[in-house]
Amino acid sequence: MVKDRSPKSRSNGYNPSLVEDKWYSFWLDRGYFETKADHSGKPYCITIPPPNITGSLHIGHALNNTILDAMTRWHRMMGGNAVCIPGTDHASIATQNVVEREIAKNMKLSRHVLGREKFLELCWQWREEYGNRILEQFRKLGCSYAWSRTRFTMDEPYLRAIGEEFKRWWDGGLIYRGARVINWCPRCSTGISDIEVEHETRPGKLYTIRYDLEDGSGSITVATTRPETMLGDTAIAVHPQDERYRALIGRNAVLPLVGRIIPIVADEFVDPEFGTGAVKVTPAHDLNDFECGLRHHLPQVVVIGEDGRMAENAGKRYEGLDRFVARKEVVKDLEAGGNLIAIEDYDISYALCERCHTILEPLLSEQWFVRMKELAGHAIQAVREGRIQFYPERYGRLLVEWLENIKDWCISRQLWWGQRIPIWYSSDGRPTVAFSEEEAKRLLGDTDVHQDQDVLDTWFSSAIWPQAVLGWPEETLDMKTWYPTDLLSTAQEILYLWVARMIMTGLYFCNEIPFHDVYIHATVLDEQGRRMSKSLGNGVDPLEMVEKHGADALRFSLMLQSGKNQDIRFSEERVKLAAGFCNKIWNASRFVISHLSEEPPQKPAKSDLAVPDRWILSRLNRMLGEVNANLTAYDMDDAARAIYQFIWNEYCDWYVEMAKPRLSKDGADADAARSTLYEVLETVLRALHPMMPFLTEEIWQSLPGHGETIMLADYPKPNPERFDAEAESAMDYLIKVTQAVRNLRAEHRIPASARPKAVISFTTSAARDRLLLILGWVQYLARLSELSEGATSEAGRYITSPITGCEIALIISDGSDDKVTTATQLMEEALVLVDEVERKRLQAALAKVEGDLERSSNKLKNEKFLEKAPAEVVEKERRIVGELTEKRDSLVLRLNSIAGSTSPDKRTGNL
RNA sequence: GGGCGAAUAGCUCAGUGGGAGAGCGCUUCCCUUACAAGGAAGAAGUCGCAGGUUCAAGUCCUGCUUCGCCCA
Repeated sequence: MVKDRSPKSRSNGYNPSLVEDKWYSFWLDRGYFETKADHSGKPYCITIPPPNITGSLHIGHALNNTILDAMTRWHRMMGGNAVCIPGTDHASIATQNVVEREIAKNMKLSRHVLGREKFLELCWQWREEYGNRILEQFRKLGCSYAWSRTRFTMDEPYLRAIGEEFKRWWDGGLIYRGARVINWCPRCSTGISDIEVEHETRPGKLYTIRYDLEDGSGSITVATTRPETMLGDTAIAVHPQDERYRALIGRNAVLPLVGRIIPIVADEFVDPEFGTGAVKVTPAHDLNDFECGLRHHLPQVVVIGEDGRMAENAGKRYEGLDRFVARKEVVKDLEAGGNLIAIEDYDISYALCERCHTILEPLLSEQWFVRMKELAGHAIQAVREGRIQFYPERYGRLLVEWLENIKDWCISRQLWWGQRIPIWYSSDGRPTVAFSEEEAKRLLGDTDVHQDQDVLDTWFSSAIWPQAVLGWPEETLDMKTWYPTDLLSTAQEILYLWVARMIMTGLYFCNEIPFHDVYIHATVLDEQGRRMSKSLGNGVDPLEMVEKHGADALRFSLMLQSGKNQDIRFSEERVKLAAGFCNKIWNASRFVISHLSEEPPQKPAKSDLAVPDRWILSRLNRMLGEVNANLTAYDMDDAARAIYQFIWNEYCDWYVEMAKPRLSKDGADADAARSTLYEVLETVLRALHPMMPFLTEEIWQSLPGHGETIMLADYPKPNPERFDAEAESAMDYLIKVTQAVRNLRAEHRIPASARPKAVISFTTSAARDRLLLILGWVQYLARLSELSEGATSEAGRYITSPITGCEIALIISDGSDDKVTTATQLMEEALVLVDEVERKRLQAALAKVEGDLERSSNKLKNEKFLEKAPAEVVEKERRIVGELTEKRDSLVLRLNSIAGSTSPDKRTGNL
């Protein structure tokens, strides 16, 4: 027969691209995503991490926003006044980089030539054009966000909030200006904060340099990876306990190439193990050296400028050279002067700019800072007291450790795009906070005022995100209703950068934590376990996944993988798996719907429910219990798995199959099956909706008697009245027996079309009672022509399988005339083969049973086990031994009977 | 350098103290009218290594190895 591969037979698959946009527009048009603070219902609020306006959707966004949307939809369905507020972040440095590149390319201009005002105009233009791209992409994922509330960190109300933030911290004495060594990016021409720095180890060189003592009595050698900075050295430091150098402390050395006289100081920051144990100290170009310099009141000599070239203080010989060119020159000159002792290979840990990967220059510079100690203290307290819960828990501990060692926060950036620091100076340099030139003049009592050139760190604005999007600093109804918000979900590396700061601002400005729960999702890596990056080109485009497999499949596969681990290895195979699941649900639904009329089926009387009905309803409600508990604990993977297994392995594999013969008849039993098929499907769709919004809406809307939208239907809760231990026990047993028969059939290669007779005999009355409730089903599920209860030994020629509590035998021939009665049409020789297969099979089974039996009986022989193990464990072990013994005896008996029934010469020619 | 995570079937991963699991892949059989993007059955694991705790360890403790992430 020619296999039918025509489109007709394959047109039954689920096609997400035909339904997703339709339902998204439907939801949007009906305003289901929006709500108001004064609506009844328990308030539930999420503010999404605002994506960078230069960004486009990556797989990490997809994961996080799937989680956020699922939680929002779940709470909305539970009747909560749930809102998820979206928005975008202006991303100073990233946006400025993008626009600068663009004007360099299109206009061949630098921003400096263009001027600040014109440049900002172009930034705004860029933002208007591209800034909401990523939010559009969230819609493709199905995110049910309150778009009318969308915020941008530079829109008017937000700027006011940031001004308030700055003013209150200024008034509270938390903002100060100071000279510090900061991370300077020569390419971006700005300082950046510690947490925008990337570290990378690369091979480099370690140079050993000799500095002669001033009095000519000897020398001291130091090791450095950056010889060019020696031009800015103002001391040499050794460890105070280091015997080798004790005599030199307090004496002076001569700086080679420069001739400056510098002291040898003792400082505990020196690691005696590193290099020679003596280090050069360059306070203007190294953070440790800077702090050492403060302790010893050393001069700070800046020898590298903001452009990464050697500065005036480096001397005429080097001024204007790039820092890496200068390194070569300095080394050459040191060598010529005989001061270079050695060059060795050495792995150097470089600090790189997160944005452009330029090697950062630690540079002494005037910056604005926020004092962190007090703010961090309150945050630590809030986390320690459990007022904020972390999922997974370990991140709370990590955050506290970080907060305990926090440094002051450098908030000024030498950029143009961003919120300009609201500090104004009088002509004699006195600063004040003001929000207009007029205000500044009034406050400073001066007519000649000017504003600080710098802008604020982007994180300064996002630090107030949860309260600012709710209307703070106004005392809005939104604030009263939804603050503190409920969930903040983000990536691991954002924990310090953002989460910590939101907690600090929330506590300081609102006197209250900003959110109850923090969920840190796993980092999505590629299939080889590498971080996805543009340079590696190993990123996965979520929109491509949506196009190929559907948003529901992508969402569900991400949920399935979102465990408590730190990372996820993303593979498209898993999205395919989820797409297969969508298809399974789709087809099961088609089957169910095809058996329904226009009206939803009437609920049957309880007495009309058959055991399979009672079983699936019991399993459904237990599953719902699990799913609700899992979602509460943010165990989204467990929730997804529970639904997957229920639908596929219980509802589809067993319940739907068993419903088929019932539906072919009329009457109360068919009605019960129809009604149960419907009830379970309708319920499970609601349970699944937060994870798979589109598919569930599409199917739900085609069920008879459906409501307005599944989005606003009740989220199903477990009903303990449906729990039915008796039905579960009977079904479990039925499944076991059925599988045993199917196994027999497969191993003996009995064709699928054959319908052998079978005999079952019970070894315990409990087992009999258990299975008798649904014994008839074995015949249907295992494709038997007849199933009777009786002694297998009287059944003629048969093959058999012992199961706990019973033994079931398939009749191969009726025994009277050796005539084969099954469709296998076995001949005499074939019967011998049957015995051979049977013997092998039974022997393998016996070996396993004997192994298990030995292990279990050894346990029971162990007195300590009997003494110390809990009674129920011992009891269980006894039961196991009983069952195994029974199985073993049955197997032995059966093996002996085969041996007796077949004469050796018939079996093989050799014997 | 500090911290954290992972190591279980060929691959990707569940499994937090009591008879080793799933999906994919593989083997055999099946187009039986919801689904071949499917169904049935099967093979496949000294649970990274070494100690320890316990009546009992994939699971808890210690050390080690390898890979990775975050932070410096």
